[in-house]
Amino acid sequence: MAEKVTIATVARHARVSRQTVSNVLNSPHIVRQETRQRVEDAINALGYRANQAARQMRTGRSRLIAARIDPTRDGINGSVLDRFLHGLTETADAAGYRVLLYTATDDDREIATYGDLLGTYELDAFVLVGTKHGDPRTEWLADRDVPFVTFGRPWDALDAHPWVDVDGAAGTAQATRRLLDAGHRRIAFIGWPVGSGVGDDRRAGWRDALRAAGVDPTGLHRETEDGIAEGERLMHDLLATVAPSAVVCASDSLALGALQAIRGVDPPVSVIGFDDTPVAAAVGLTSVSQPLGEAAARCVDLLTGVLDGDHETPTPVLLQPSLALRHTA
Amino acid sequence: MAEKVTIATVARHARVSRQTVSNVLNSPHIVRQETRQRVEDAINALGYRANQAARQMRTGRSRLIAARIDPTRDGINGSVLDRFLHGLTETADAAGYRVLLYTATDDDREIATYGDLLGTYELDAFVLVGTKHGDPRTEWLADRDVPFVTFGRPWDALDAHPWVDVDGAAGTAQATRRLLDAGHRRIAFIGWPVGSGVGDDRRAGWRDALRAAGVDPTGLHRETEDGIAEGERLMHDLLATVAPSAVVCASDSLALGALQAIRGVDPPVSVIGFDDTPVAAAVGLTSVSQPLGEAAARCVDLLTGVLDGDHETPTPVLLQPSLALRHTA
DNA sequence: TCCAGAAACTTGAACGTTCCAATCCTGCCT
DNA sequence: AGGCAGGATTGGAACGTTCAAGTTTCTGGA
Repeated sequence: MAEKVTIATVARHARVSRQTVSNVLNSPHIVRQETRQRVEDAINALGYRANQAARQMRTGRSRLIAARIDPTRDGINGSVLDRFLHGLTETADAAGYRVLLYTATDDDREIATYGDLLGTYELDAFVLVGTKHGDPRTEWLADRDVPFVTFGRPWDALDAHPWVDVDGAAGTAQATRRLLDAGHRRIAFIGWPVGSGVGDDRRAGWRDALRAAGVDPTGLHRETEDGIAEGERLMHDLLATVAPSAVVCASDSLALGALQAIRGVDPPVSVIGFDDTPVAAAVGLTSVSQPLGEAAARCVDLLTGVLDGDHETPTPVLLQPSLALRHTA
Repeated sequence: MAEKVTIATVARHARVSRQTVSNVLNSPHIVRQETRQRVEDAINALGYRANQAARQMRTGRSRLIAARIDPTRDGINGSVLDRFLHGLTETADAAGYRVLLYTATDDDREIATYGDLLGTYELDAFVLVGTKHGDPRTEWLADRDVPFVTFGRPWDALDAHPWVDVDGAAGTAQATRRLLDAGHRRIAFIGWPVGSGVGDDRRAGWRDALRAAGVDPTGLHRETEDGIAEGERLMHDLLATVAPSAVVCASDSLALGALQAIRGVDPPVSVIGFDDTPVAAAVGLTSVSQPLGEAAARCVDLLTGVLDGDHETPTPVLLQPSLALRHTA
């Protein structure tokens, strides 16, 4: 039975003290080159790995980051979270952190979970995906000086915390310009009800791009809750009223509905969705693609910046989306 | 500045020793009712939470379970993992465990990650999703007596470890019987190449259901790699050769391809997919639905069984899928 | 009333690491 | 040669918990 390899084992093997081994690990520069080499050899020979629990007891840092996994909402847009989490895990790993999952059914429970995770596991930071107007979660975390980032900018201008987001307006603007370039003039927009930050942002991109091209957007947009059926309904409405030759949608779900509504219409109506979900790839829907891996990486960057010393408040990051061109536009 | 609340704080407050507090937490039955009440009151009053790192140092148990998050493969079937992970997080939480994510690009790296996670974080167990023929990962874990479960039965009969799986054959059989009941006789099958355990299993369910109904399945099946384009290609082939009136597919991707191939065919060909992905729900595809939440829950059950005492090898679990009826069949 | 035995509770010690303060070198200056 | 500064290294203590082995308190039977 192999003895457990601790820092003491390494120390004995390299004929130095425990503290010197610890120094090789944490502040290599203060150890003489020759000694350091000897210790590193011992570490490799013995396959030593620093015990995180013991380390945590002294330092109070767990090198753990919490991220929430949702109960897959309507589904289509769910895979966004999936890809984001993967990116998070990958980048965090490279930075020496690990990702811990949690779920919650409402804000109160989520906050209770924060308390539990912080108290029991001493989590270092939280990553929140999507925040809403007057979010109690960010407030709770900020009040307690718990490091966190949000993927999604804060829609209340009130409190400024580190965030990473994708420029949705730039995405819909790009989509709209592509349609304009293709000769379209009557370009409609199907989006979410006014008041949702993300929805307003995406609509603004479409509107501004039209205006910049000298096209009046009045009457060309419709709003609804997300969903395929809703997208189909509103597209029928648009066809019957303003007869657009193209449409930009705030989500792939809406776009998919629109696609069903225009089946058989001639000349074909161009459709562009948002999020570049697997479904879009599957049905050949052109869609605005968010750089999710990049977004996750920047989240980790911001957090490690805060955690590993940098005392300055980190700068928010706004990433540019791209257009995944397929055959619907 | 509030002092950190430790077991000693609680002990002082309840006028008992540290150990008694510890006993209230871990073996309440050996503490006198009145004392226990006093301690519990103190715990609540102070908002005490046991520090996991310290606990781990003594017990060697981290109450952490590792699960892998994949770089979202083709996409459509990706959301299966998503839902499974959510279920895992939820059930693990209820059992007092937390889920830690990791990624890896190949088996060697994955095994290296196991070593790291075990050495550094002292993980309690692993959950593997999908194992292949002669999987080096299960072997490595078994050799070191690391507790683990696989979601997906072991296809090598060799070593028996705890597993949870969904009875794919039962799913395709159920789908096939539904089509038979609807009067279909020429029911085709589009699946994966022979040799993939999961694929063979799903094909067997279709074949056996046909035979049981006195229908000869010969010539009615096609095999290919997963993917929409492939599904479309093979469906065209089937239409041109055996002209089936219905088809059962091994995945929603294949089924989606089949749907595209039959567009306009009259009378309409019935299609049933597998996995009940968001895409299936979106396009109204009838599909075999795996009880993913249940599967995750049973994985946790098996693990906690092994971890919390039960010395008997736990029984594998085979769950029954159901049919999500929509309008393609 | 006393005592044995069980139940209830307490007290050091230990888990593996890092912090802190102290000691030991080494080379340089006088 | 002696003293000294500064780098390199060391040993004790502490983080918060549970284990193991104690000590005290209670219970009931003679």
